Amino acid sequence: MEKREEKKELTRTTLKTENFSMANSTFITPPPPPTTTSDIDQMPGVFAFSTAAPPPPINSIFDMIPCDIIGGDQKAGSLGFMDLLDINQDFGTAASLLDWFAHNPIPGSQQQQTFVPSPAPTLPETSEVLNNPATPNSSASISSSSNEAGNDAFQQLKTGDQDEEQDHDKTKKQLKPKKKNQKRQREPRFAFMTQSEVDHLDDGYRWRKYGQKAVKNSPYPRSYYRCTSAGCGVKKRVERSSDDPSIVVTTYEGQHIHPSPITPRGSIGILADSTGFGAATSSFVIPQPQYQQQHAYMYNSSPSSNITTSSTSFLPTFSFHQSRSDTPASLLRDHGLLQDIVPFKMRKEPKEE
DNA sequence: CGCATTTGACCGGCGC
DNA sequence: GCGCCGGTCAAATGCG
Repeated sequence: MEKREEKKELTRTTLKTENFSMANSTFITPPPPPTTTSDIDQMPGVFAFSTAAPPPPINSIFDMIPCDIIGGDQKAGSLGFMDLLDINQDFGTAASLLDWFAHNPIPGSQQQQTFVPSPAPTLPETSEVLNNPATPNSSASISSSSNEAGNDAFQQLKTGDQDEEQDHDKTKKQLKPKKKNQKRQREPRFAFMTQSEVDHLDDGYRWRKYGQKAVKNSPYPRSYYRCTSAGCGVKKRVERSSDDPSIVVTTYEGQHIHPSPITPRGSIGILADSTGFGAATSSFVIPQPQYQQQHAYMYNSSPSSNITTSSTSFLPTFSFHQSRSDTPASLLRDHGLLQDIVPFKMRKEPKEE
């Protein structure tokens, strides 16, 4: 009873995102990571893009948070971010992560990711990917983690997990007697942090908000969205960091089974292949719709900071163009990108608090 | 009127 | 077993 009341109270906590002023669109300084440098080094799948690109336009929808914030997942932990960051995987290196990526199309997304599939060492069990989409001046990091779902989740994803998903949705209240001892398998997730004034970033897909919950230890609520496309069970969670309100953590779950309703203009390598794999290009997709453009700028030396803040552009994409057969990491290295991609924290920079 | 959002209630997993 | 909590449902409400 009283508990209920309490809950209600919590649930009622509302966030007025609109209150965040554009004025403070400065690049943030991520909270100190909880891990040691070496920890980070071993952190499966955490790597960052760091570029010397010019600062992003103030009016860009958001600024990506530097990867080291990932180390600060602690705070995110309160946001359920730990969950998101289950980084206890055995991604020993960024390379393995890349390999992993190459073998595991991440949920959703029409964007193209030109990673080269290579013999995957140890496939991460599942797929929680944390990524800080990069912006011109920011860095991006991706982390991955696992849970019991393991590869199965991916298998599902590639095959018929939609069914599962739908089934899941439908059975919820009506036919709740779901397989009891079968743990609900989590969809692969992909998350990233961004610095933004708005919570719900437009990524080119249509989302319907279906819930909002107060987050423990955080004054900010978490919003739940579902892709409105019929049959597409992709979900998205959006929450604001309690430590730094300017940081928005977006988590995608699932894989879009349809192209983005909003096609980014002139997109660089946009793939309509919903499977996530461009057969001919060995590319795979990461659920990050428009961000690609920004990223492209990064490597384009074309300081066209015309990153539209409009609803159609934001999600980052890592444009790693490589030939094939080498490990992504080495390729990156070969192409002189590694330093850009696995810069600071990931590489043994002494970390201080 | 149709669609999106809000929000209280409900459910299931998990830790104690 | 109980309580907490994350996640979801669905009725009510808002909006174009």
